[in-house]
Amino acid sequence: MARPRQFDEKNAVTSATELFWRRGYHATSVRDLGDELKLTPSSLYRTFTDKHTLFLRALDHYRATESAEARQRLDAADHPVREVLREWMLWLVTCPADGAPGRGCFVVNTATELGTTDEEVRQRTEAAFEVTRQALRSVLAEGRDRGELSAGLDIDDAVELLFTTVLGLRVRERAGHDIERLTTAIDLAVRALGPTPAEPA
Amino acid sequence: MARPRQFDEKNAVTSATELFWRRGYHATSVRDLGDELKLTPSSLYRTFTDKHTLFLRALDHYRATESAEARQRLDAADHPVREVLREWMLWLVTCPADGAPGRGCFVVNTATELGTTDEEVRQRTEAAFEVTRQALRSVLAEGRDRGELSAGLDIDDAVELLFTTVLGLRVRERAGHDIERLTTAIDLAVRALGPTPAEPA
DNA sequence: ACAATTCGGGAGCGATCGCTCCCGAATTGG
DNA sequence: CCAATTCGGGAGCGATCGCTCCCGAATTGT
Repeated sequence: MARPRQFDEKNAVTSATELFWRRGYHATSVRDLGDELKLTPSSLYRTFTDKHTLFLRALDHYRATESAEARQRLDAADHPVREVLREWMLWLVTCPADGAPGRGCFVVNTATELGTTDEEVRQRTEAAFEVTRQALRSVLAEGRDRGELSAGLDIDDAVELLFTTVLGLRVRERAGHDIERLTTAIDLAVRALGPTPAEPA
Repeated sequence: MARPRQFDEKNAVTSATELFWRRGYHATSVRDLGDELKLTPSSLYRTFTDKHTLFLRALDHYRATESAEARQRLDAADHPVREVLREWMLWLVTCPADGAPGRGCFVVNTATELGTTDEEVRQRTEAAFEVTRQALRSVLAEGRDRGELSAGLDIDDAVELLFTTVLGLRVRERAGHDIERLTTAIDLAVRALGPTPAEPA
């Protein structure tokens, strides 16, 4: 029973996410955010409490959009596991480059900038990491069940390697490394899953 | 022909490096540095010009000490390649944990925090990366020449995978991930180099 | 002894930081 | 219509930012 907002809160969070994503937490000032979101300080603080809370909202928004899309792209595919993984990792290192190369992954950037000092942030980055690992795990399990991977392959082990590789790829995209070199790393990581088992007669 | 410094410039750079390493560039204030290095602002600016220049000095110091030690540990060893690589990567994820866990790698932290925005910083992080890749390359070449690696293995390709894995490991150490999981990733990365060639008769 | 020079220390510069408060305007339910 | 409530906008809070300047003290070559 009062005056409604004149701005879209979701759009604001989206803009804030992009800003935090590119510049990081400490390098992004509240005034920068205000300019980008076209919000006066009073509206910003009334809506989002403070900078830190807005940052958490941005992290949650990123997980709900970018991270969620990554998980979907990995789950949905019903092609051979190796192809799926290869295409997926290639997408990981090219998707942030669309229009804004060198952004890397917001979660990775945040994890390295803030480390484990901020517990609320740590929980979110860790949850995002766990989602990725779980997605890798299910895709590998599916591949093993379809006979595309050796039955002797320890899936949890393979997840650790692939996940670690993904983090490395994200850092390298942020650092502006050539896509060709990243592709090389991706191909070799996929090949590390071992040979395709021979078809039983 | 004037009064000499009463502080050790090298010690100051070392302290500055540790501070920048743990907190990052933007989260470290000149006053924090002054307190840690026991330097008044005037001495600090007279000696190091400004914060940005001191940061570059810190990066150079890190490369000359930590990065150089990493390169040495990889070069010097004359054990089997796989063992060398495994022990080396294990050291990479445990060495920063000595007394100060969760520091990760100063170069990686810097690369992700500042991206490619700061050209002077970018050149230094890229140079550090290239040193690591070169060290990996020579170790792999040595292993191949000793017949420990398949002659069919493309060394440049393997370097890309190992290097990417190393960056991922550094991120995960910073994020506080268990050493056991990192060890798993390391073992699988080494195994990705392929089987040891059969001894020719 | 003597200038010359750089030192450590501290006050404090303008700018920006995260954030608060107050305002008149707008939109609500009764 | 009216009180209630929240809005957008802007001034400005105290604190801290990166940095500068000035000082007397200390160490130099001559």
